[in-house]
Amino acid sequence: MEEQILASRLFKGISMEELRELFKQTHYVKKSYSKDSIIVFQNDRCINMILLYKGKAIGEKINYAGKVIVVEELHAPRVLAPAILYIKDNRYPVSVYAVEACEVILIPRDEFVRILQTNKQILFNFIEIISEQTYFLTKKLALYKLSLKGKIADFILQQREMSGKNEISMWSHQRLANLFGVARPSLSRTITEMQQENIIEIENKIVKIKNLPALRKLAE
Amino acid sequence: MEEQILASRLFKGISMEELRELFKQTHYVKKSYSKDSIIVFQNDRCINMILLYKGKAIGEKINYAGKVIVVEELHAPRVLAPAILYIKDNRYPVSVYAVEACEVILIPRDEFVRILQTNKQILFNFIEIISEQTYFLTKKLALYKLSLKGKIADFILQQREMSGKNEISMWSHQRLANLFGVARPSLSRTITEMQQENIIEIENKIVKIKNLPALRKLAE
DNA sequence: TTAATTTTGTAACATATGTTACAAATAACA
DNA sequence: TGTTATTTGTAACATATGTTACAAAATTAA
Repeated sequence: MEEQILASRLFKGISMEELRELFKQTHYVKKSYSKDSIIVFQNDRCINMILLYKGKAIGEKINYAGKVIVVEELHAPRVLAPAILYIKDNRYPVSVYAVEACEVILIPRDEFVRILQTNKQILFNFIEIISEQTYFLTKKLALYKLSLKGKIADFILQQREMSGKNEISMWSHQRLANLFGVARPSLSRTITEMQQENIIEIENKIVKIKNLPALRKLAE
Repeated sequence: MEEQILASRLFKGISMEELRELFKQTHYVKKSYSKDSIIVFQNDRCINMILLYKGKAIGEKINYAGKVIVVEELHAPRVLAPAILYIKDNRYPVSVYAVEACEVILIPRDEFVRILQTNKQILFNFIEIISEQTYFLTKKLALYKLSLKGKIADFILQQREMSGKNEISMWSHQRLANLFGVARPSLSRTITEMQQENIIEIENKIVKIKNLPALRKLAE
């Protein structure tokens, strides 16, 4: 258990001794959930820092029609809903459901504040986790505003930056369409258009950038 | 100056004495910016907690075509980019530009960590500010996925919940269209459709809900 | 190598939203 | 009250993306 906890982002940089010391001084609860049980209920108030340190769960939302929508996958080790812990409207936006046997640690949020104040590293980690969510969401939101061509352009430019090469290996259309949340034929059509406009060229799953300024403009 | 600082969310719940004591023990820099000067540059690294305590500024983004896009308005008192302060890629996503004379306080982030550890209230406030950004962005993202009818339905349901009444006073189409980021005639058309479908009825700027389940289904 | 499976391109049509333009209705004001 | 400015409804058309269907091409398995 302790190794798994130390592997989490929240406890990154903490030594085993520190962790043990910390846990000695902290009221916490360990809980196990069997497969298919519910770990937190949508709309319940979040008053505990919950660290899923073993197992896999999914976040599900139930809409008015009673239909269940899977929102995200949660793999251990990870903190559930860190951004909900210290806000006024602290109700879980989703239910979390164990898809395999799960184990969690609950620390009451007042207790957890004490930890944050005592331990600089954990404070850092916690702030970083929430901050990166904000960062990630901001990026995602910016992407949403782009047209499909813009999303494709952004993807290609990002791949280019990461690999440092001008030629990017292409994902399957299906995978990309999923990533962008669009229909596969729409993606195919749009890629074809971008080739006709001589912005890119694809051969053997390799993308060649033919008109970098145009690509940048599309990605805003 | 101290009153303005105390009016900020970051220092909410702090007394004047506490603030003075805190500032005595902290290295900070006070800076003034004249109208039209730039407070932070896009892509610069963020290593200071910056509190704008007087004035008004805007966040601007410069795209590849060199065109400037206004991203958000920043009214004092407010912390600039709190979510950028403690993440790896800590570059400002926007430039911040003073639209009137501005005054800010800069606290180096290592110094600021010490404050967070010393003062529970400020720690709470800071975490709350970041967390609410996450929360707000998550909601915004969920809204984005809705169709225009869905956005209208969501708006009406939210107004209903806030007022507790079944009859909601309507905003102007222009204002709503801006809120949703759609064209005004599109909004008008869609509202007309919803009336034809007998989901809502609008008379004298008052919305009456005729079919609540349908409305809820639209808002997911 | 052949057969089976998966991926891709494309056409035809459907739907949602944007754009422009203008007239009708309403509100604000002199 | 009449005049002006603003808001609303609506039509006609443009564009982006979704949906369905199917054949061609590529990949994988036998």
